[in-house]
Amino acid sequence: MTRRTPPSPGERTPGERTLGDLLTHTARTLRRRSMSALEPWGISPHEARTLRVVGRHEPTRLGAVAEHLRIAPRSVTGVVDALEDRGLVAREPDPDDRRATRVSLTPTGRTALGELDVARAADHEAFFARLGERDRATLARILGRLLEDD
Amino acid sequence: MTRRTPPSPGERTPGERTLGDLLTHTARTLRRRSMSALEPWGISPHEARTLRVVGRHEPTRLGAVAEHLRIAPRSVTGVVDALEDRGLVAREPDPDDRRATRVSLTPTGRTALGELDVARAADHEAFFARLGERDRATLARILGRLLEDD
DNA sequence: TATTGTTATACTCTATAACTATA
DNA sequence: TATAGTTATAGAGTATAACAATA
Repeated sequence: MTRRTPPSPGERTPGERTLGDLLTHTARTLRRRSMSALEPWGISPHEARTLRVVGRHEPTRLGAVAEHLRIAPRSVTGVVDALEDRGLVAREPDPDDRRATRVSLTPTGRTALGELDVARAADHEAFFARLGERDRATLARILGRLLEDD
Repeated sequence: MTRRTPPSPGERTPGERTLGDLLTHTARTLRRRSMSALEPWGISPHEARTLRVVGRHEPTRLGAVAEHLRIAPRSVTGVVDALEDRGLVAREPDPDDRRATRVSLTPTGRTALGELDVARAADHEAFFARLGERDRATLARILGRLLEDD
């Protein structure tokens, strides 16, 4: 039987959409916004995210980047390649383990990261503006909860 | 409001992650879960979502499906093709407008949708379980707010 | 002229598996 | 044997632009 339960106070979601749909659509809307916001730099949201992770942990192993981004090692190769092609990050051999590779920001990458952070902050500000401080904090708490034992 | 400090570039949320990162990661986690949950049916989350939209509005024009899913018309063609190939939906000419095409569920599609709804409900229940009724409602409210004038 | 949907094309993000070079 | 990263390959999801048929 199709789900046609009358709107119960706790469960009703606006627009006949499930929590999952809402989450999916919100994330996609954000991604689209970010793509536009990042257009001047010719960089994708995923690449920008990776640049931030590298900047926060440099010099860092590729495997560590994968963990921070929660993506497969294979996927790191691609995005780091893209960033390296643009001269934003550089690979170097890990002195402690010759199997491993470390990545760091280049001077260009550091400059770009600074600019991107400003742009991202502005864009997030615009997107999350309507929420107000309190709802933002609540949203962060709830999402953090959902990711807890990731 | 006394709180006027603007979120500085690089605003951080718990775990060194921005609200945007949290949203992105949560949505991706859910998508991965859904992919696994839907595996027995050989159907993707996107396809399942489309099937639900069709089921809720059938018979409905392809353009309307695009609006409900908030995707480009071009993208509807692909996903409806996939569903039609599996015999879950059927295209038919719109009697009122010969440019338009309508889609409806097939009997097979209707059965599948019922099963999928149960599976989805179970999976969402598992994913959102740790939140509790109140946080779920709050999350729905906040996300709904972010999508408001979409 | 405007709208409906399709074809053609391409980009972003992600995964698994097999391989290499180390450890 | 196990780990770090790569190559090879694949698939999901989305977009723009040009077009044909119809309004």
